[in-house]
Amino acid sequence: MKTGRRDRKKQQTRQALIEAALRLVDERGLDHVTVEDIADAADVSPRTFFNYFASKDEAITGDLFVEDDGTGERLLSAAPGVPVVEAFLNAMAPGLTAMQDDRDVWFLRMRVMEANPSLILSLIARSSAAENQLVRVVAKRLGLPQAHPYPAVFAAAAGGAVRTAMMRWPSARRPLTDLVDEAFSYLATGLADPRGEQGSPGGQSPRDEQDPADPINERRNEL
Amino acid sequence: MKTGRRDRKKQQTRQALIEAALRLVDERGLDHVTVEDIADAADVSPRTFFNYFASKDEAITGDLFVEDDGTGERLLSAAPGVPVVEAFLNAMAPGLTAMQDDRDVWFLRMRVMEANPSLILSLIARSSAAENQLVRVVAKRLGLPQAHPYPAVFAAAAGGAVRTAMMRWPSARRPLTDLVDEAFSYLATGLADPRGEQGSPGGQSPRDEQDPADPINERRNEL
DNA sequence: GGTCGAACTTGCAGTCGCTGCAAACTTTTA
DNA sequence: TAAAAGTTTGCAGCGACTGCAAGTTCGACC
Repeated sequence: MKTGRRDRKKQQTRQALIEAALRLVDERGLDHVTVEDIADAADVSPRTFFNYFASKDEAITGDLFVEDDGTGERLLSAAPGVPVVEAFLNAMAPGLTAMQDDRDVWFLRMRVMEANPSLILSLIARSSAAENQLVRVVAKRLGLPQAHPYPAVFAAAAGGAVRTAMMRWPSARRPLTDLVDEAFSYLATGLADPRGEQGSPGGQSPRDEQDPADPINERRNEL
Repeated sequence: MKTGRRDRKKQQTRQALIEAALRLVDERGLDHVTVEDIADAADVSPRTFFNYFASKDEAITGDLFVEDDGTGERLLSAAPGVPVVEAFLNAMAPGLTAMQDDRDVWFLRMRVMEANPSLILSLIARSSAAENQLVRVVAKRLGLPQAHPYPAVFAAAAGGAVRTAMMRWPSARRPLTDLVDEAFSYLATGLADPRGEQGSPGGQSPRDEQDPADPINERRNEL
């Protein structure tokens, strides 16, 4: 359905804008890059930039799986017996592997965000839009009323877990899905003390984070 | 230490700005109120507004217990045996009751935010600053390395739970602490299905949300 | 192939959030 | 009462973002 030259050009422009934005902000820092700079680098008018993105930040933080990428549908269509948490993890899997495939761009993104904390806030704000959708979907799946607190808590916690995994991703040198699973394991045990002194250790034990410059541990680069 | 006339006037101006902002935005909607409007209503120059708040949103979303209000210290100084979740709830209690006392302002705030969703995003972004502090404090209390994922997941989930409780507060007509406890009960059970079909129901069972216009249930107004 | 309409780009003009600076003013301190 | 320290204000300016209307490109249909 999207095979015309027009759509191809649109996709190219979009890509060019994203890349220009990431590159420039990486080089100079967020507040030393104007929208005009980005537009120039992508060879379009500044006005056009705003036809693609609602804000400067949006071009940088990316779409993640914020928009409807089918996660909601998959969650709803999971077999009835499957618990919500599990169903959610499964529903998210395709999105996560998509991110894995785009690993280089995402790592750059994360680096840029680390260096410009206001972008992290933008990301959080954006993902909260996705969480709203999740609230509705979870409520629907469980047949709970819209005002029931569970779906909201679920979405907030799940969103937080995913975000946490994302932030750790570049330095953890492990597949994103691993990190997400680990984050959820803490939720699964009711946020019990991870040192196992008193909690009920049902999840896998967390491997210690390795030093970013650690030369040992050759699991790197497998993802 | 803050008893001079100068500090009293500052406090007054701040209050005036907050009230003006809330009132005007409540009346007209966020994008039909400029900073100049707010400053005029509080009878100060627009430039002065920005001496008090870093952004227009900040005057509206409020300080919540974002800034250091002692929560961190209380969490750290809790008895060593106390589990983190419990210690956190205890540490937060004073802040929550402070909000209860300011109930009218907070309800207005929540109404204004509901009506102007971008403000919710601002609130989320702001509270994530508080979550960062929480990450550090939790890591310190548990003696975990900074890079360990548990504190981050904890902070994200806890922050989400608190936020959820806050959003429900105006319509739930129950004390805020109740709502926070309830939200945390879902976390405590590892986000198990709240219908009890398969989860391990350790927490109190959730009372159903009541209709906002429900004339029954006379627990209202006790808080 | 030519023509029409839809989609996309662009410039323009304007509003508003927000900042740095320096001058005026007010409160505190000595 | 004079100096010091803190606060308010105006001004000038940058840059994000928007609506509008004109121009351009592309696709579809005859």
